[in-house]
Amino acid sequence: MPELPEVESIKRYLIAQNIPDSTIHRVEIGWSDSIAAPAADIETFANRVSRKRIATIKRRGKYIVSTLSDQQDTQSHLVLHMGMTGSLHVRNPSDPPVKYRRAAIYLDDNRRIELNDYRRWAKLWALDDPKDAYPKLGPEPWDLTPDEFANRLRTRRSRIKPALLDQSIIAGVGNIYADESLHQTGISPLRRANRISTQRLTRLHANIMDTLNHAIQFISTHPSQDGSPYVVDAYDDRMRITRIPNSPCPTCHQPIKNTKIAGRTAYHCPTCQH
DNA sequence: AGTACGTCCTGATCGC
DNA sequence: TGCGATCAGGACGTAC
Repeated sequence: MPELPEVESIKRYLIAQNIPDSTIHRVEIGWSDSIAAPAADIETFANRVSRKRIATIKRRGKYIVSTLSDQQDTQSHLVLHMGMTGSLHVRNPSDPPVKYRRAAIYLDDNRRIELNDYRRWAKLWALDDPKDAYPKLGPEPWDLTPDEFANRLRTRRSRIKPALLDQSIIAGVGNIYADESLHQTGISPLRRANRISTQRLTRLHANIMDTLNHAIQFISTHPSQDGSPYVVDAYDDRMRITRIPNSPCPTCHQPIKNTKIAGRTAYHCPTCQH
């Protein structure tokens, strides 16, 4: 599932494929629920992005943000969130469509970018201001000092795990990397955020950045067959925690427990994380 | 305000 | 063997 490292890798893939500086010829959207307001219907969306040049591609949290430019150099933005199962694939005319194609962006050089997403949670926005796609999104972990990071969490009374998943507190951390970072820091996901010392929160901050950076490095160097970033289950062979109940803890070899915390599955070692 | 939980969606997996 | 029930999860809406 695309969390920050997967989305960062998708961005790098698009740049490596020289998508910036190409022009969108037309778009095909297969599912109107993919389009977010204000361009809430397919035709409005298509009109807003067609015949625009893709000037830059960036990432913000788990969002891909592309700046578009028209002939008069007026800027607008195409924003994409991959949901849980979304992936992007740059295809040549002779390539068959991806299996669960929800959208296709046709470029002037005859290539196309296809959005593959079998659960249809991916969303597209055509906006003047990209912030309208994520008005409450918090800062990236790298844009916080250790003290700022700790301050954002230590007033929270919720358990630390859902606090890490709250994108308004920190952007980019999802279920998998939250469990990884908490294990690496020796903090139980069940612990209330305001009961964790500043020193431990500082270590958690460093470990989150470390975990995310290692994941970006791994995904970027392990592409899938068509060259797009390896997203689905990419974590299987590089994560500390195997997401199978009672699998051995990498540190103490005691069984890893899975619990539901605020509706999400959390895996943790009751011995190493307290 | 902060926190918790249901909802969307569908392929894979589980249990009878 | 087969079929229905359950699960997974990011972000948002709703409720307390």
